[in-house]
Amino acid sequence: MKKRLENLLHSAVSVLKANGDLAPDFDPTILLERARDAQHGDFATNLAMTLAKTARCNPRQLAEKIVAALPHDPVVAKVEIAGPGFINFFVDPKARHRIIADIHEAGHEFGKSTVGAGRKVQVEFVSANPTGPLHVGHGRGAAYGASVANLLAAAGFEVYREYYVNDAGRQMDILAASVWLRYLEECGEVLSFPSNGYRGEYVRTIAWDLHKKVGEKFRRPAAEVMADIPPDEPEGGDKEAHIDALVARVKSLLGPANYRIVFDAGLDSILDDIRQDLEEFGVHYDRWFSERSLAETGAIERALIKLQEAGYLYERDGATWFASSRLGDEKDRVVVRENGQMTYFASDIAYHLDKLERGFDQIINIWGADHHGYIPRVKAAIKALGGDPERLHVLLVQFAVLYRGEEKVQMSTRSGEFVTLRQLRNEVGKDAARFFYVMRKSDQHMDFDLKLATSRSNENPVYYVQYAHARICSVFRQLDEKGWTRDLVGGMNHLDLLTETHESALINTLSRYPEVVEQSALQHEPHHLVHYLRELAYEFHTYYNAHQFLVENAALRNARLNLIAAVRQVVYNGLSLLDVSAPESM
RNA sequence: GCGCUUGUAGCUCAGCCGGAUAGAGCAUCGGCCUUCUAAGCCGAGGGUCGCAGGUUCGAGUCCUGCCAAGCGCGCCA
Repeated sequence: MKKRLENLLHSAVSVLKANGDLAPDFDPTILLERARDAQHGDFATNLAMTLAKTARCNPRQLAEKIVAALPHDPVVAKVEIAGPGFINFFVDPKARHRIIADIHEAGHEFGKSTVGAGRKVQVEFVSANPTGPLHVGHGRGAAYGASVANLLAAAGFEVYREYYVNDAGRQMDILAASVWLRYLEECGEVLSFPSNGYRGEYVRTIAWDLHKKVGEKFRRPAAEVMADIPPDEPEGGDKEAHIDALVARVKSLLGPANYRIVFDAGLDSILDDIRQDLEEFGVHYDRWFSERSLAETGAIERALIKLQEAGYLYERDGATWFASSRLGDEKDRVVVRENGQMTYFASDIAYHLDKLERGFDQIINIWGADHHGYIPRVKAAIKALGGDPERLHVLLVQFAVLYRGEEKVQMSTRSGEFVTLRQLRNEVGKDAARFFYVMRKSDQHMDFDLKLATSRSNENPVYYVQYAHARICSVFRQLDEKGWTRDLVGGMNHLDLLTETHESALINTLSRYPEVVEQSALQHEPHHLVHYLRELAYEFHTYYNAHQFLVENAALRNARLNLIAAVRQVVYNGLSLLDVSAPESM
């Protein structure tokens, strides 16, 4: 409908050009908006006002010329010029009612579009280090990323969902060391656990499992483990030096093969937990991309060679640097450290080279907002590798600030003091958590009050939307109980009986759904869909209270049933995009 | 100090590419269940859109400055 009216305006502009009212080479962008006020019709455009200056004529006169030049179309009931020069369109009721049949015919497909034109887009999200369970901060990225991916798929993109597994690097070594130290405790050794180690209970569980599996095979005397290790922070030392020395000690005492077993015990256990956690959260991936594989297949070296060949690498102070400052970054970045180790950034360059080579039209990275300083260097890397940095879209997610009532909850993965995503799901449920997370714009700070979300979950707005769905299902159950049968065709033939204000409003809102999906997808902003669903639910509830659906008049009854069936379908489709269930009864 | 982001009702937040009288939820107050589920509906109060300039037919929206908050500025990840 919107596109149809836009086309009418385009032809009107062509007519004005031919008449000499507008410069022939001038190509205006036509903006047609939904009217905010029913008095202003269904759609409005400010075209006359934006063109007034170039056309050297006052907006209202120009508006009259545009209206006069509009081709006739039966869907347009009336066109009005209002205010300073708005052109308001009133759509013919019959044409408006058509949406109900459209929704019925399209079913689950209603709202999908082809704007994406099958372009390949990769969405990488969550990608939390597998050093512990996901916490509520990751939950927001998971909910947001999954919803954006769903929306893009609905908008006709070919979507690849990917999780980048940071299964290499110092943090993972610290995890392995933590597992081993807990294992030694399990064996009966007495030692002080490093302040910078992973102290969470899950590490003990992993150690316990490991002990059960391998027995005392990896046991070494505590004295041997701790010999000549620099003191930890509580003893007046440096906690980083302490933990690094411990990691080195673990590696030397166990040897590469056994170290890998301990390392993998931690990695596999945590990664399995994360996978299951996300599955239960309705978040599915096409691929789990291993960082370690980049080193093992030589992909990192290959990426560095490409940078070298492009002339962007140099040596300084014993390290290898990437000259990212020549490509928009504020300073150059180390890719190979003085000690020969690759930095995290080196892996990331290789990963993005891989993404480029896989031929994605769009690469979407969803990161925590604290990583925003990282964007210029990744864009620089893409440029240096010969890719187009415009293809990379980094979407930032602010971590939710947790509160218990008035009290702010401090979180730290290392200390093990955090609320996990699993706890949140258990307490508020998947649906409420998914909905709550994407209610707000992702790059905004969000206050997440656990007390409110857990103890008073009935107030969560997700129930409001779900209730609309359940109520409609209930109406159809009542229909059966009354012994009536729904007459679909008869209802469609009598849609003109839907003349109540509530009905017009609902029909109008239903017709907006495809636009909302498209906008939410292209702007990567699922919260628009959430707001839309709340509005649709509101309009249904208020209609429900104002009018009876199961009336004696069969024509009216079936018309209304078709309307609410359409509402049910759209609520269902919208919630599906958020991976929120649409219950048939509550 | 520099960079990025944000500042809208008591609280949490929307506000489309600059458009018509700035919205919602929660909270507060007052109503509505013998009638399709009251997890609902109807109504009321509540605003210097951080502050000050600028751009123009028109600014919550764009620009500049200031104030405030968050994040980032490692051979960490």
